[in-house]
Amino acid sequence: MNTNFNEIVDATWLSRPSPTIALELLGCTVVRHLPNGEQIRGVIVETEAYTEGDPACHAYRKRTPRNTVMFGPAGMSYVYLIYGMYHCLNIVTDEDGIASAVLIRALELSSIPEFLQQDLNFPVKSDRHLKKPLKKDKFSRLAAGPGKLCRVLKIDRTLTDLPLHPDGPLWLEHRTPTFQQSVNSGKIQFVQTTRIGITQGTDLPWRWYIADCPAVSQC
DNA sequence: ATGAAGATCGCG
DNA sequence: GCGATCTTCATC
Repeated sequence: MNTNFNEIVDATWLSRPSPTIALELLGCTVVRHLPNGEQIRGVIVETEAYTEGDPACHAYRKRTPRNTVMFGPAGMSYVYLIYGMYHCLNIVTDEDGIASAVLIRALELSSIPEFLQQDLNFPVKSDRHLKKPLKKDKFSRLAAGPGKLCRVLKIDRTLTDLPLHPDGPLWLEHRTPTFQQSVNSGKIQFVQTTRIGITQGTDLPWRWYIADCPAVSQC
């Protein structure tokens, strides 16, 4: 019996250091359950880790209203607004009291969301999640970037500080056996590099992505 | 109160 | 390279 398929990622599994989780989340699936019942799924292909003692971490200085969820137990969502117009999705990691999280930087969408099938241009005024219209784009690049994936999955700050569980609007599923076999055989390879888009902590090699994946940001 | 900076993105 | 756009946080 295959008990590993579609296994839910739980808080215990996430209660380890963020660099470890950032690597192991590659190949896992983000599932977004919309209020209308629609489900959007995407495989994680790029991540970054942030943690204690890391000058690029939002929790580096002190605990504030925005970053407080990072100080709590693993398995929670941390969503913030960046540059006044984009949202970023993070997964809170490590033990309670250790401020850390993994930024989800890119997804390979499993299917074209219904609202994108209608028209690859978003209905700007009717969708409050979209500050700007999404231009027509190659399907594989629709969620290639932390801001872009939140647009497609309709993730905003109302989804921060939520437990990642199938009862809610957002959760994670483990790698499929097929994916893991490809990793074991070397067919799928992971690349570790320094993080991007930051001005401090640029020397820490805490960015990971799947090699030769068109959905990874910054090709 | 005030202002500067920011884990982005797409255009030119 | 730059502008859009606005919250957050440090400092005044």
